[in-house]
Amino acid sequence: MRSHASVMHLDLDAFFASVEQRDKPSLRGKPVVVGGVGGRGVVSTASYEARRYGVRSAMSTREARSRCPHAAFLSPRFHAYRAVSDVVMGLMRELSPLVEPLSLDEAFVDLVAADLPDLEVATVGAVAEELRSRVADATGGLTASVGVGTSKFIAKVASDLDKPDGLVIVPPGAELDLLRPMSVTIIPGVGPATAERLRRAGITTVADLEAVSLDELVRITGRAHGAGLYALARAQDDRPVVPERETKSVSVEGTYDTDLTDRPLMEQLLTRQAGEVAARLKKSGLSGRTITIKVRLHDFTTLNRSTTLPSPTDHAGTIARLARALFADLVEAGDTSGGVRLLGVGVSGLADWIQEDLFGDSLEPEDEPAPDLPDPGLTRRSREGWQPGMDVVHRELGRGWVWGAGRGVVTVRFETARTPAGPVRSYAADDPDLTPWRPDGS
DNA sequence: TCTGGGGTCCTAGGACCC
DNA sequence: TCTGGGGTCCTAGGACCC
Repeated sequence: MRSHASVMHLDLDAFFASVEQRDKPSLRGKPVVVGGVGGRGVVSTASYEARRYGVRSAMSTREARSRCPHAAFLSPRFHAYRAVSDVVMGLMRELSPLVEPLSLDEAFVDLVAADLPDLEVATVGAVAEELRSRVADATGGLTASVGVGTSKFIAKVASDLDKPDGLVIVPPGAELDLLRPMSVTIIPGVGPATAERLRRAGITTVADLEAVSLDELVRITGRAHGAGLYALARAQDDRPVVPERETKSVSVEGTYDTDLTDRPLMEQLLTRQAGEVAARLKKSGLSGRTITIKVRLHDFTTLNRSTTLPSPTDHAGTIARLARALFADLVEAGDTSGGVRLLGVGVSGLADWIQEDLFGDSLEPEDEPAPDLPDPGLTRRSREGWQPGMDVVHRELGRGWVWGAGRGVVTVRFETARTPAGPVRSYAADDPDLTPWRPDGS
């Protein structure tokens, strides 16, 4: 905890809905609900007019419609929100280089890195009001709620105290008086499950939490969580404002209006999602080793299956093939027989380099249909361009595909084994028995 | 016809290595 | 014949956040 209130948290009020009302004057003053409009959609943001009818974020759109049938129900327009967000983040960066966005509509600003005469409450208060006013000017009237305190935790709690269009500064030393009467759910990381466990232990307020020993908290909530709660209950929070964070995973998923049972269709959907993931990886210059599929069944049971390659990939064909193989395992185990409501594909274990960089020249055509048809004009040197997913033929063992490649070694899985977990064989990258497979048999 | 989509972090168990 | 630890990687599931 700092000696001055120098961490600011800014939160744009009812952000998606406010942008819609700004862009469509006929919606101003009326209930607006932004979210999924399909049969299984949920609410992303409700305008304050809609909240009066009990419409909330994360509520099913079906329920929102029944609570507020006359609201305007809109699909999100992310490009518009991103543009507004960029403007607001830019205004904060003019204040301080240390800006940590949490989402399109929220960020922390470290005022220690701002060019201010001092960090007294009056000074940071004036700065915060100035920022709020600039946000409104630059965005066509959007309002922001701002909190300032001695830590991220306090700043975030403060920004929530006077929503919408509010400013709350918690002076140094006032933190515990503020927190103690509040529900434990004010603490980031305390969701429904943790709150229920704490409640069963008789802990409902921050004051209750403060009275519990570290050992007891660890027993109730686990090691990492317990330590975090113990500190936050005492307003101890030294987390820095971090402007850049590394992406850890990239994923695409979709929930379908009716449960799916048609396997070829599901494979097609996974293949398409793999292509979207690959495109996003490439756009970011990323590649990853672990491919994960997510399958949510008709009863909302969620299954994840993953497999890890020896080297990273950003190839649509490779990701798709592995996703389908993982899915095949679930289908063959009978897990999907009751129908599937959601399918997803993700890549994690990201590296900020791609396979091509390791070997110099790449043989792969830029992308789809990718691994199935490598350039026929291979030279010995360029054969180090083996890519995971590429089809190959071994002189004796027949057709297989490249599981991993790197450091002069290529690992091959043969067609007889269908699941990614099965055995593979490794060869020197220039092993003459191994050649790329071509559909004409040449 | 309750329950999105994009993420992050944690836990626990097993494999494997030293 | 009994029986270590620690560390790392991988997989699966779950909680949580906006």
